[in-house]
Amino acid sequence: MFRLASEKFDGWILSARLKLNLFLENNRMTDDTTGTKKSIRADALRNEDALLEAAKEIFATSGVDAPVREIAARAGVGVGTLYRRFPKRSDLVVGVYKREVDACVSAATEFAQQYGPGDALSHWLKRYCQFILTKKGLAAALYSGDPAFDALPGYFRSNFEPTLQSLLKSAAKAGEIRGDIDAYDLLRAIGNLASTGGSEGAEHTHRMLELMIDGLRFGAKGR
Amino acid sequence: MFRLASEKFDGWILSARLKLNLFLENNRMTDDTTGTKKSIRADALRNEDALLEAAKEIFATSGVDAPVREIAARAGVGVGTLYRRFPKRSDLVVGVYKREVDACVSAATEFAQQYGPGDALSHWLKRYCQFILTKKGLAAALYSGDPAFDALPGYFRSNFEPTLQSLLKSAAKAGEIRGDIDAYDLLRAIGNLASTGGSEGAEHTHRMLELMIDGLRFGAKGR
DNA sequence: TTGCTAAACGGAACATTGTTCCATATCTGC
DNA sequence: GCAGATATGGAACAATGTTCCGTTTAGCAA
Repeated sequence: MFRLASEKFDGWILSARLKLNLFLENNRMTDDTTGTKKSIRADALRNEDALLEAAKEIFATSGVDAPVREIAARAGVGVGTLYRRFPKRSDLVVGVYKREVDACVSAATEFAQQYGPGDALSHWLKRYCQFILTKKGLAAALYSGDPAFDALPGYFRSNFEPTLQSLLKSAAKAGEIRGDIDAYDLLRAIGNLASTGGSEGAEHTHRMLELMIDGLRFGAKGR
Repeated sequence: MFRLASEKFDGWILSARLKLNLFLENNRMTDDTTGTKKSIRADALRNEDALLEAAKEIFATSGVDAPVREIAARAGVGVGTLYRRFPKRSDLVVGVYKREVDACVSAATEFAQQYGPGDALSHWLKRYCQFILTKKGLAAALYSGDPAFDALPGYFRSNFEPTLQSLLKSAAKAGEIRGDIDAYDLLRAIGNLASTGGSEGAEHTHRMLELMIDGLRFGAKGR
């Protein structure tokens, strides 16, 4: 009841991440008893992709409890197809979030190539903030007690922390921001910022984020 | 996402408590346009009580998402009756939790009369712990984003903190425990203890609680 | 006690959503 | 192009939420 969210977030264990990765990777292949690998059909792969995309959009607007039919319909497939690939709702949820985490993480690389260290950091923080803002019902899922979600907080941290760490380091080395900021602290802070308030709070959140970014710049070596 | 539960817990505002109390008190009476008060029918009152009792038991075993029919059946009433009195599920949840908080708080008075200050404290902490342990799904409800639950954390704190404060003070004055313990800290600590682990964790939680109680006693002035 | 009336009741009926199953359609390797 | 394996869609069933209304009952006055 009074448990801290950070407990879940902190409770990362290596095995959890490995399990998650293995589960998701194995989804691409099916190995029969002989040990050989057969690639799954192309249409099946397309549908899986469409489902994840549809679920992402619907989760963002209606939360993770949105009707299964709605997701299947938006993906343009039948409910049977959805159930074959994602037997439990949690499978879909995990799939969607992993996908979005990956997208957010890879955006960091793009930004790093496209902008200077300071701007890359700034852009990525906004991108990360966007990610959090669309996570309606994620907190509730994390607290649902369903063990299926146990691996998620660890997956988030183990992906986001190194990413931000790297951006911070580059920006600090370039003298664009101060160098005494901990990546995990910052991730948590933004998470806290973004999870208060509803839809009208999005703007407020972005203003506060700007403020934080300015705060990072203020203590830079360069000035 | 990374928001602390303590935020909700800390977010107590007087008005929230007042609103909740008014809502619950008004439930007993209906005043018509003339300003006079009419008491509600006795059977209606009985049924409301039966519903809250049934819901309490079922929430504890099946969580707050248990089927409405099941609750109505255990209370021995039709679903229509349930819906008339508690139009939304959150109304039931709030009603049940308020009731249990009240019961837990009034147990403190009993213990204080029945035992010496130190034992009264010890008994009450175990009672409180029991309360937390039966709160399956409460955390999830708190994080569901439903504003109907906004008042709950405040209600908890504004009732439990003074209660424990008083018990601590008495026990400290009697020299049975140390005097530097903050009630809120202790409530949170027990909450954290009790919310990790499932059913098999209940025993573990109680052992850890005993340890804490011994810790309170260790620094007593008297020894 | 009896009769009247408003309040309350119960549960059938309807609505929504989750889940299963299989006849049909599609893909892949040859 | 063919055959077999694979995947599909959506009807059908199940579980649950919600509404509605004919019936019952408590409270009250005579």
